[in-house]
Amino acid sequence: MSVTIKDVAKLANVAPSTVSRVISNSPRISEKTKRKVRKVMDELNYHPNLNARSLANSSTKSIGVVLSPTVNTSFQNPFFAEVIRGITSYINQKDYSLYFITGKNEEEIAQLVNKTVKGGRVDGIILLYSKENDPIIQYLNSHNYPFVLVGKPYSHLEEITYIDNDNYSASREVTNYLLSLGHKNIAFVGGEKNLLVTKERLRGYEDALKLNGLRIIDEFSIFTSFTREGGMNAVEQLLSINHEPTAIVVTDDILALGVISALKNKGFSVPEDISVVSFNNALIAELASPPLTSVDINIYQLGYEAAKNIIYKVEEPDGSEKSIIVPYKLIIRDTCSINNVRKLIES
Amino acid sequence: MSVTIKDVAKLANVAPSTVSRVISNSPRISEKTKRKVRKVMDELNYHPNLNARSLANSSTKSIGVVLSPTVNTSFQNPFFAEVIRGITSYINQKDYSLYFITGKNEEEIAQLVNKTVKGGRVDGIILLYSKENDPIIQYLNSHNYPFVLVGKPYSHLEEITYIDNDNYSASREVTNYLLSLGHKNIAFVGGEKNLLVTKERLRGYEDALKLNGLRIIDEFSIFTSFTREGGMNAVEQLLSINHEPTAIVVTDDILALGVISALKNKGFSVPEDISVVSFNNALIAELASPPLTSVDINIYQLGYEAAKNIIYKVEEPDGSEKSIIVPYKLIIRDTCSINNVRKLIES
DNA sequence: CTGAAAGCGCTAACAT
DNA sequence: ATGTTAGCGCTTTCAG
Repeated sequence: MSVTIKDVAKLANVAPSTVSRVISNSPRISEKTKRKVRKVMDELNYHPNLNARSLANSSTKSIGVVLSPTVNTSFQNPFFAEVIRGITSYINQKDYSLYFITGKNEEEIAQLVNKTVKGGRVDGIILLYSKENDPIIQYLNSHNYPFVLVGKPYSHLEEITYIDNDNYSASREVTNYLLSLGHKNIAFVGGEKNLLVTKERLRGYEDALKLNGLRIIDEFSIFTSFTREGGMNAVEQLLSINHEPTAIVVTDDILALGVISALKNKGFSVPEDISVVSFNNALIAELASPPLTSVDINIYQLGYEAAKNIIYKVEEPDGSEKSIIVPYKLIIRDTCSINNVRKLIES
Repeated sequence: MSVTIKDVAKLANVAPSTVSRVISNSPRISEKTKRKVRKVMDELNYHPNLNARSLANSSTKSIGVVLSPTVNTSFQNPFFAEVIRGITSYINQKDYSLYFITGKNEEEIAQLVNKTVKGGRVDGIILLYSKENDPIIQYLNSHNYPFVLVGKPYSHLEEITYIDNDNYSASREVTNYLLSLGHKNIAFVGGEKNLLVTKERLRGYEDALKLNGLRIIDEFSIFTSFTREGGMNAVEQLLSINHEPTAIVVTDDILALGVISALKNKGFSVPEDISVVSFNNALIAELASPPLTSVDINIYQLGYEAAKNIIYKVEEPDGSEKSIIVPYKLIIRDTCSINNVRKLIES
């Protein structure tokens, strides 16, 4: 039904193998016959059957992208759209394609990954999340299957290739920024505590305080879900203690939106009463009112580098791939201000 | 290297074809041997080579999703993330996989589609945009290749299966809502004029006005790009005419955010001075402040139905698939208010 | 520089 | 109910 390599061969008066060699642009074919064959391919609008190709040389030229089980919430988060934009950009350029792998829960995803890997559907995998004790990472790692992680692995740091920001430093820098504005009572609102990003950013926040001779107050660190509601709940908790903060480090823009909205409801204005810094610098950070001061973590580049890395790994199995740290940048907008003097004196 | 059907056959003491039949759960195999074979498959952790499978029965069990060339901007728009969530949900359930097709420009995408289709990488395609005179639609349609469109096709309405809202009615309803609040000077801000959504929503808006005996003022309809800046520019244009509106119908949430922000800059408050309704009800509509009154177009369901349709089409080529209209719902939040009397009298 | 032929892993007649 | 066998469309030795 479809036009095959044989049809081209016949019309061009060569053997199928010659056509195959022309497709892969083998140097052992004369320019003349290459031209001849290419002309016929054009005429017939021939395109190689990719399945046959993959079968014959066990390489699919496609990469699988695995999304976290909590697609429901996370997909709403612009982070994912942006990483994928970065990924496709590189992938297209290298003539690879993208497979999407996701599911309702961890189990379903694990099954799909197994099926996809064993089934030879893809040549490598990009993992878009990083979790404590993740079975999929363990699976891929133990099978020695090419994959890269966007985020930092929980263990086997040396064995696993990952693409990440220096979240510890970013968080320290952000906290120092608040300190430089005169804040002393700084709280921290992060996502789920078993996520590595959360841990790293918490560490940066705490070290910044310590190194400035400030005490760490346990009640000032709240961990919640990565949603607007999460942010609102965090504020409830923060305000239920007698000692209220004048600034908050929040690890995600949407979370920050929740925080700010809850603060408003409670009669606090941002940044006049309480300053807020967040992370990710998603589109909404810019669109929000007031626009959020947020750490731009270069999501696009995170994706781009992940794609670059996995393709390198696939094409050079013996290459020395190394993990990559993507730079971040604090974007100052309108949610932080100098701590007002009255409060400074009180504390 | 990998475990194949032959390994399983040998260990289970049956012929390869028997194993193949067990995989496809053929009724012509006894329960006893099925159990025996399945046990061996489990032991060996066997998974069929999907490329070989696809080659042998020319069916890939995967669906391609084509994203608009303007991924840059559109992918930022939560619409796409949400459709894809709907699509994957159904697709996984039917044991299909998802291929991503996108590119820098129309040409690149067209090439990728051609390669993917001719290469037999997918069994069907979902198009996530609908444009006037789109070459890809024409290509797929003329090749009689199974595809569905999310959005309304520009022509060949009868031949093409599409999943869409009734944008005309939604827009009429929204405009009527503003009329019922006492507004008479209602403007319209839409995306690019050659998009069908824009046309349909414009038609609904105009008909609502006409049927209420109001005149249509040309300067009150602005067409711009689907971005925040687009919305801001639209306001510039609207306010440059002497006759200013008391309400605006905006065809997208992000666009609306731009409109509202520009209005604020000009000293108008929303909804006190000017009411705004928008479409799509993306997450940001809820997060914005003030939260947007917006038409929920059920983006998730749009994706879900698209997946359902394309798989049906692929599996029953002679089935009578029909286009589907997904219901919408006006979600009233805080950006519309009753037209204040002073202005009513003035006009 | 090009051709002939075997084989990638699976399916689907056709046989029994 | 199960085995035999011939492909699916391409790549890749091996010959020449």
